[in-house]
Amino acid sequence: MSTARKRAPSARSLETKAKILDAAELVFAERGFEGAALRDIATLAAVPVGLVHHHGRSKEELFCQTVRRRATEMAQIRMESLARLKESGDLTLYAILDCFMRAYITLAETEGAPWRAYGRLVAHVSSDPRWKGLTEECFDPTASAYLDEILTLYPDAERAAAAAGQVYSVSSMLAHRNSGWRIDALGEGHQETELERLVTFCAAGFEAILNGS
Amino acid sequence: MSTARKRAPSARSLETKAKILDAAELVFAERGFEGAALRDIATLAAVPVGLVHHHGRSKEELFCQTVRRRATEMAQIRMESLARLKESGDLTLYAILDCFMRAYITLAETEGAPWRAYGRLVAHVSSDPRWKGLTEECFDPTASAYLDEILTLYPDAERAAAAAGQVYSVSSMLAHRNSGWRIDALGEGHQETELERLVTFCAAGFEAILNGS
DNA sequence: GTCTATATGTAGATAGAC
DNA sequence: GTCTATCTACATATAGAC
Repeated sequence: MSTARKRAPSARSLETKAKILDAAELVFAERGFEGAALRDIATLAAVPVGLVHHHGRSKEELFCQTVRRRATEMAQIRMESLARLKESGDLTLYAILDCFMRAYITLAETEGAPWRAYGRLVAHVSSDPRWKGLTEECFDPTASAYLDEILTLYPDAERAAAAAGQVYSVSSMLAHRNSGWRIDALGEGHQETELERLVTFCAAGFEAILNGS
Repeated sequence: MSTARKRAPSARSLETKAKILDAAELVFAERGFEGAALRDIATLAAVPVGLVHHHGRSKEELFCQTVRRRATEMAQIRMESLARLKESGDLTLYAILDCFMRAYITLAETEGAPWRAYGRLVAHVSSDPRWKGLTEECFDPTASAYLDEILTLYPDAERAAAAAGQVYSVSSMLAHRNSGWRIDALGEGHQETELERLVTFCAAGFEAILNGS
């Protein structure tokens, strides 16, 4: 068939492609899809512009690939965390949300720029209906798995209520990572924004709407 | 002085400027700052491109003016609502958050496109540090006033904790308005996303972190 | 204030040599 | 796969007639 893959790419090629994706995620995260220029990505990756087109196929494709690469890894980590939590038997709403959030926040706080950029990338993706397809592909499976677990704990709750709680929680988590400057400005001080506080907020809010539905 | 204002603009001029701002808020909301083209704004407003430059001075200035126009009105409404609430004497955390959120959600649900666009505009502004100055000017005074009221109810709470709650709450409110498609997708159904549910979530979460701090 | 014409820069994409 | 050169389109901004 004509759909057969070409022969495996060389090590050099893979390395170049990785460099391009590394640069792309920083630039896309910083400036958004429209604001990012392929030329800046090429410069940061220290490759000619042509190569960015060659590996990315198009700006839109490159953006999707960039998100997909991290999202795949993130989803895997989150599913493993959830599996471990289920084995531990400590299934509470707080524990499930903590599991979901800690998986990312830990990476962002310890693994440096790439994962910090990913948070902003996700914020761009999930605030623009343009990326609806990408969202469904990258985020929905994991979100649904966690949602199911929560609904098991609250069998009388409506799924729609839980879905709202999930979306509010994720947006709070993104604000926690991406809008620390807002919290500092309003709070008149600098703080290690604590993960516990975020999870406490979301768990209490979540429980309130699950019981009330 | 050379800072003296020129003579008052004609009625025609004010009308044109309003048309331009009306168009600008829709285009900026839809496509973000970078993605919006002054040409599209001009087309939508049915004026030549040159006029957009004349009234806006620059793309960045035009963006700020667009946000400022609605933000000023929003801030006034929110401050009046808060004053009325204080007179009523029914000062609870839930009532304060309901007051803050209902002020906007009502406009978005009853006043059509412009106020719905404003929600997305605010999301763009508060997710990009580039607009830090604009944020401080347009949103911080109102946010602080509500924050003070909440801290009066919880005198032992840290201001930093309340600031975090405020930021989480606002981001949840923006998600409520702007990411309804996400809630629908995860909830597998269409719903009148209810304001009560949002306020319940935020009030419960807020209280949990205020008591715990 | 209004509008036309144009200046200037830069974007994404492509063709083709190596 | 890699890289250079170039095509085409459209962006913001300005100068100047009305």
